Amino acid sequence: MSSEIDPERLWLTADQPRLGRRPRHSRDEITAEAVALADAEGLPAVTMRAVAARLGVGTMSLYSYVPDKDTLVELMIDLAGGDLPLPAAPSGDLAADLRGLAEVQRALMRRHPWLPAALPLRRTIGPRALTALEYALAVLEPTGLPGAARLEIFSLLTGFVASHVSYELAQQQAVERSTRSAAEFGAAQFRYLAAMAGTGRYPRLAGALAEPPAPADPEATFDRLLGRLIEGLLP
Amino acid sequence: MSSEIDPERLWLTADQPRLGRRPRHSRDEITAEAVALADAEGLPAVTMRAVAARLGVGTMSLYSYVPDKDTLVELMIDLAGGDLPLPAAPSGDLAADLRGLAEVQRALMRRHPWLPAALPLRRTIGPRALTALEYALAVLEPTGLPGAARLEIFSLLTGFVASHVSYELAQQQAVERSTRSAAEFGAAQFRYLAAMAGTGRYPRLAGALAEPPAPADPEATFDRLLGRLIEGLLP
DNA sequence: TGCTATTCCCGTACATAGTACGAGAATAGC
DNA sequence: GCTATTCTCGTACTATGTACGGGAATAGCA
Repeated sequence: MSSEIDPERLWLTADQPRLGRRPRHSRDEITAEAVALADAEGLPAVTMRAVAARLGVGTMSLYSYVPDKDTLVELMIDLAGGDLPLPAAPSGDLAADLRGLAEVQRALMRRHPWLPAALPLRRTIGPRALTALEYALAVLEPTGLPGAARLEIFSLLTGFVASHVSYELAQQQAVERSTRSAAEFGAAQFRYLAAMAGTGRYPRLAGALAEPPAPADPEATFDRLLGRLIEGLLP
Repeated sequence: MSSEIDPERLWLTADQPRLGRRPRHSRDEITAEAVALADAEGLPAVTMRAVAARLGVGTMSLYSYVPDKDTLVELMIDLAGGDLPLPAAPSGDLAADLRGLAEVQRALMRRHPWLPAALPLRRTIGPRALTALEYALAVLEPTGLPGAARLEIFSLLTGFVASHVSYELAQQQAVERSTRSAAEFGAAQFRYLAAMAGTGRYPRLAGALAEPPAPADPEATFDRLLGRLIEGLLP
């Protein structure tokens, strides 16, 4: 855990062994199982033992495919996070292409709810993520911006999507929990905020809480903010 | 670990005990020590044993101040993340105030490098963070936007800062490491990217890498992107 | 001045996590 | 078949979070 990660050894080594016992699984298969587990039960549920159990193999068998757990997480981020259904080439409509990219990223992160929180942990960029980056660079080519600037825009866009999906999911979970039981987390959080507002130290917060609850259409909110962001980012 | 967190019990309980043995420390003192440790050695270095050792107390003594480690992390996020030197009241210049807020947040996150990655883990909003939120709501009051919309803008701004600081720190660390030893991480990452570019599957990436390395003034880059973002977000 | 209830202190011990080690099983090439 | 090589995985060690419980300190009261 918390070890060093060598991008060259991770991504550049072709699997060459033609000798010895044949492996019963593959690195991708193990990574996919870990991703499925994270999707179902969250990232903390991804333990070496749990992944091995799902595959029906001994725990230590995983270590012939993956050097350690940190690396497995790195692989998960690339496998899940790079699974973007992107068009072969940009349409040429800059704003529309960027919007499309963000929409696809949002769908992806909603499918893998652990991803937004995991992204800041990433220590290197895998080949699948590079494919997405390559597409973004192509989309941004008409801007004439230098590579570094285009890269920053992509990074910012991804950060925005991650941040927004985090927010959406938190809202959603609060509702789910409070549905399950009245005295649950969502309600407790609300009672807490109401109590804080009642102290008088947070008058604007009190005001915001007193407003009629907004319709809260996450789709529309995302589209609106995304549009603003794109307008602002492009010269 | 990975337990439930009750915001009411966490933030609303005034420390009432006037009876029994007098505590030798305080919740804030323990949290501050944990923050100092995270600043120096990263969030994974924050273990209950390590924090206790720094305070010169037994490990289990911490549990009279904090119910569990997840809660301690929650406290750390509020203590470190809420330590924003904000003006008493907004100046009235909307764009300038937002920019100032973001600058202060950036300084804060550079001071606590573990914070950007920890923010998505936050499960409730502590009183110090509420103070920052209150300030942001005040700044955004002239927009006339409803509370929910103002909240989203603040969330987006914070996400942007976190994302950008993550990026800055990654760059910076790569440089530091490659200075320490030529065959170190930074160089390995670069060799890896160069190799990927060499495959021909990432032509734009190859082009970006071939460009002369930009001056890379993080300060200026942040200011420029921030300006664009603010322009885009305000009606 | 004790007595008692309450609170803090923390050594011990257990459960769970990652993973080093090494013996055994399977397989390709000779 | 023989051998080198690779995969498989039981055992065991370390690090971590934390339950438990006995003892120490303290405030209020008799």
